[in-house]
Amino acid sequence: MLKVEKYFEAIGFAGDDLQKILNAFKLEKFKKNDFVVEEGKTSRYMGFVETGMFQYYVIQDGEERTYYVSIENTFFASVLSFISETPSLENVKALVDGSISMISKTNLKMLLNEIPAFKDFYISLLEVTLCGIDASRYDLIVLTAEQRYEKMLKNEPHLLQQIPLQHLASMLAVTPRHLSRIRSKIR
Amino acid sequence: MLKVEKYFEAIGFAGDDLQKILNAFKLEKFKKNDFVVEEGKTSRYMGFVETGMFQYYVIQDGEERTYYVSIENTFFASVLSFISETPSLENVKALVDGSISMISKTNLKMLLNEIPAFKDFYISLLEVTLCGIDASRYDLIVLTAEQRYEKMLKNEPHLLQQIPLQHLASMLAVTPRHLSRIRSKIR
DNA sequence: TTCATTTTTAGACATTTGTCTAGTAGATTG
DNA sequence: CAATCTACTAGACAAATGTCTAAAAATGAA
Repeated sequence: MLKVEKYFEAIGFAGDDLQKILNAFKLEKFKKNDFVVEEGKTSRYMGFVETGMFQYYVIQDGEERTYYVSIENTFFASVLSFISETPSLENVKALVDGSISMISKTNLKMLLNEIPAFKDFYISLLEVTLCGIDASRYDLIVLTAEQRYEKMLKNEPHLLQQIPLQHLASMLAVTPRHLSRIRSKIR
Repeated sequence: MLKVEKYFEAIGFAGDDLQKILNAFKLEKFKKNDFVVEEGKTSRYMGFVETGMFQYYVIQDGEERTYYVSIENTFFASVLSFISETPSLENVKALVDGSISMISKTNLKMLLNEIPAFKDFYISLLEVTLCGIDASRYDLIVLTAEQRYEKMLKNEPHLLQQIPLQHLASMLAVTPRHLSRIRSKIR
């Protein structure tokens, strides 16, 4: 059973509505380093991560600058591109083998029109996402790199176990060299 | 005529619906330095800025760290507090005399339930806000302070004319001292 | 206008963070 | 197993940014 199904069941969808929702999603598999979204191309899908981890990044001066990682049981989207239907500024690729239940913008709109409760779900998804990004932006302005690292250590320990430190470093807006310093200081 | 009325007219509301929407808002006036939201108190209102500018900030080590400024003709909200109904982490205060058309969360819910098109408006407000915050977060991670300043110079010149540099500095996540350096370098 | 207050700039120095480089340890592959 | 690759750490130095302070410039009030 797909995780996306469990998710929609858990928030109260059932019967025909649930079936219609699940039909709108299509499972897609990715090998490590496969691209989900490529810079410059408009991303017409969002999705629900079934397995694996997906790294959002841009290439700058030849280096990857990661600024987000999607993990299992969360929604995935290249927000700006998907919502505003403009070419993506970022790449998204699989950090390990994984799979995403993908839904096209067309299907999303269809569900929004046909299932009233789906609109409420979408509103709350947007609200939760908004809070998350807002909090993260707040941290970037208000906290030091060391405080951000400690917060990640406390709130998202799974990231530290699974994601290469070099990627976490750019999520914290520091270099790998500096993250190493922060870690040795805390130890 | 209030700007909030023009706004809702412009996006296609009219007649009874428009009237119901406008009745849900209540104009509130603020003197310079008045608080709209206080840290620690749950913010149960969002609003539409009619006049003035409103600064979002936290106090840290005795200093104000600004991370956003709302201006005329845009929506205002202490996002996290309003959406999740938790005590606000931030203060919002009037930078100059101004006014906001305020709507309570209760009234917002009422409009969402009673006017189908209002739900679509709210979805698109959330989407636009999400894109804005996402882009801003992207900039904080990917751009240097100097690049962020130049972008502000280009995209939001009104801020530079109206908002004290000390506040812009913290929005750019640098000290006033450093912003001064950036400015003198560009000159 | 004059005085007081706030805002902005900038010098001098300290601290933080980045760059470049190299080395080690662990994983992966043939 | 050896060979290679990748991730992580860290030294040495450079650049960016912060702290503290003072003075000039702009703003507001009497």
